[in-house]
Amino acid sequence: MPTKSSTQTLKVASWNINSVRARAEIVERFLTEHQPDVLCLQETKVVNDSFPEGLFRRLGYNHMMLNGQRMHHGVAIISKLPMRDEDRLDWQANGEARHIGVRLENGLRIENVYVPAGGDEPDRSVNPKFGQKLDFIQRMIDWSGRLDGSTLLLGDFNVAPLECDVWSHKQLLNVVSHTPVEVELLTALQNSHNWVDLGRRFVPAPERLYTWWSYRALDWAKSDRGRRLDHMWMSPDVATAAVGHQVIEGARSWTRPSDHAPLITEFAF
DNA sequence: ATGGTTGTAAAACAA
Repeated sequence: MPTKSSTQTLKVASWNINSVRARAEIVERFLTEHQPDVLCLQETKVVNDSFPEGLFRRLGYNHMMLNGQRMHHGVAIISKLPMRDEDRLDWQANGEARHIGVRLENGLRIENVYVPAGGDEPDRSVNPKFGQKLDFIQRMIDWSGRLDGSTLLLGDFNVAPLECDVWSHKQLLNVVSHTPVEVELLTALQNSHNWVDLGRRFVPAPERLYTWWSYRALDWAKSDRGRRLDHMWMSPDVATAAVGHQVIEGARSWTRPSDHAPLITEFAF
């Protein structure tokens, strides 16, 4: 992708923030402490007209691409670097704001996705939401197979694929996010473009690696019933540019937290 | 095994 001889570094973050307006304090803390160049958000829960742009501009993030809607869902990409608006795909064909794709000036595409959670019952005949989730991922597979160019695909995929991506493989086998049919589809998505799972490149299985802990636990850290629902995948042509990766687990303990922790990958091109 | 919490937005619904 980039052809310069000098090394160019880039720090990209992804965070399901569960309402960007409810998280003003902690998103500021995150940006101040970690200084990513690009922040991809999921579940912004705000229409574009009400997006808190001033908060981000004040912190030096002057470029924003928004795909929001009323009440639920919503994604955004916030950046210190200029970017071009590439696409906003609707893999459910129902108008839900779950994707935004941009291209940076160095040519890297960033595709930010919020896969549907899928409801409670892992059976599409009684729970249409589960079927919509499977169909959404299948349409991503069709899209991903045709993609070209250096691409970072990231976001809340709402699937924890590996046994070590959940606190108990056995107890979650029939829980939406870790069922075999979802895992099989997510694996097919990964294979469709030979995506490199950056999380597991830096924290290899079977090491513990979670990005989400339920609000319902009395003490999320003590019970540690986590799942790795959030992912960063790099196209194979530039995967070696990734030089570091972290899940900022501490953010789960900040005041009024999201139930997801932010992920950061650093690149050197 | 069930229930536990949060955000949106004004009663449930989605997660």
